[in-house]
Amino acid sequence: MSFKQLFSSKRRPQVSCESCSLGRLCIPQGLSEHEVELVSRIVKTHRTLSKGDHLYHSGEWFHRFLALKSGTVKLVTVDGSGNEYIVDFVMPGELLGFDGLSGERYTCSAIALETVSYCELPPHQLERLGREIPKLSQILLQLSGSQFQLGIQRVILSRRQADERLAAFLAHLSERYRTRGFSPTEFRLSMTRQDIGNYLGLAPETVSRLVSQFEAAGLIQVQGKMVRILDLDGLLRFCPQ
Amino acid sequence: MSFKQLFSSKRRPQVSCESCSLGRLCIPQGLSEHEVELVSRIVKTHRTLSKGDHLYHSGEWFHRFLALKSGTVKLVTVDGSGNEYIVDFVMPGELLGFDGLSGERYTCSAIALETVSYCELPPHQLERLGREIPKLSQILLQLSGSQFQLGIQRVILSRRQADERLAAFLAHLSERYRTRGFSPTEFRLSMTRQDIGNYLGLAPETVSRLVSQFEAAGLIQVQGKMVRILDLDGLLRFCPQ
DNA sequence: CGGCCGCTTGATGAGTGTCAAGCGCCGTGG
DNA sequence: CCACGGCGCTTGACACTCATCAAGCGGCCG
Repeated sequence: MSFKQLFSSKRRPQVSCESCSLGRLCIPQGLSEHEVELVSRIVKTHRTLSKGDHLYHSGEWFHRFLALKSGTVKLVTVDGSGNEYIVDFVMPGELLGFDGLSGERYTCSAIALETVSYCELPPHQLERLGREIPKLSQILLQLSGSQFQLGIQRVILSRRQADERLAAFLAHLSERYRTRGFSPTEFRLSMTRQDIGNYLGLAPETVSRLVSQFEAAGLIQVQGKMVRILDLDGLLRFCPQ
Repeated sequence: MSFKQLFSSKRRPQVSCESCSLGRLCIPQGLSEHEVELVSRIVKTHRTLSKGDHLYHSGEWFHRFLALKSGTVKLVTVDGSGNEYIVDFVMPGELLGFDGLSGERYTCSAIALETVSYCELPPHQLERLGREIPKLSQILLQLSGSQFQLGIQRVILSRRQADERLAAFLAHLSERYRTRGFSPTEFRLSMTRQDIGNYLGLAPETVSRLVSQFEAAGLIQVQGKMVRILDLDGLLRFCPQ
């Protein structure tokens, strides 16, 4: 641990969930003020990492949940042949670590796509606190259930045509930015075309072609990583459901 | 409720988890005898349904977990256009209802593929009991985490070639029958080729062709729904990882 | 300013979906 | 018990989507 980190943890011995703007997305949703304070006490100092850094590694012992405060993270798993599979992109207010829940170790690596900051939640203390705050166990179970829902959405998506997948991906991103108070029509893609392709089960070339195609159709406007959505309804018309 | 069911629930006011042969697969894993008894008390009379019956419907209120005792169930979700997507096949000892966890309603329908019997677990009582038995909350969270793992496995599978997918599917089935004390080399497929195709993201024709291909290669032997695995290692050589 | 990596666009082919037709098994009803 | 009907399964022919290979461009970071 660097001197700077020591210093910082001395000045900020605990993170305040009460003042965190992401409360309603993160764990505190539905907890009373007092309960949030109790949770706040077991949250470890929040850290910062740079693009490309690992928040945790696949195979490492599952020893913490992470609550993302800023930046974007990709969740990657690797098969025996070394092929990488992007399982999810994680945005501020969302929890990381569910891939460690079923066994003793993480099955994915969490990698920062840009500078990220996050809080740490030790599962054992969370569990212990859950006995005092039943609602907390419930929230945790519910969040875990949402991960299952995401899996179902992926199943549906993986059966659709390439253009529908990309449209749904962009619409989903837009929606997530909106709920976080950012512009839903203009944002930066923090992942590469290859990452998008990997996530959607498409070759990066296909993603590139479709982006150009959407642009030609007047649905979006693209300059490198910046995206402007011109016709969200048009995009949504592509999407399943 | 029929007279027969009334009668049966009188003779068997509660199901005994203690005597259930699936204990080590189901919830009781890792609980003490006394704890299992407490769980046993909130388990509702176990029911029986026939092929094609719904254990629960998509959109229905999430009011119970189900523990499958015998038979096979398919978990199906439907998109806005009416397309069906098989999310999972559930085997004895496994829990159903995780798709209701994140919201208030089930997002899938659970449909019996053959005669099934199952137990019912009210989530509220399970939750309440979780305060007395912390280990129970932990197990539930862990089981929910396993669902996430299954999702990851599906992601990996969906990126592989058709033959690898089918090989992995058969090998997985074999493994699951083995852990349940059935023959891992000879079993009946309780789902149609169409169901398998839907689950694997393949056309039923493709499944049929691959089955024939595997048979020609001497890996399996098939007669309608009955499968005999002749060369499990050969099948596993197809599988990712 | 230079090099590298990521992005774009084109040409081609493989894998698998789709359409079509025939078979056979199973359950039903006469 | 047998005949019939239907549905699920199999196999073939063809089309189409998308991956792959290849080459050139451009932006970002060192």
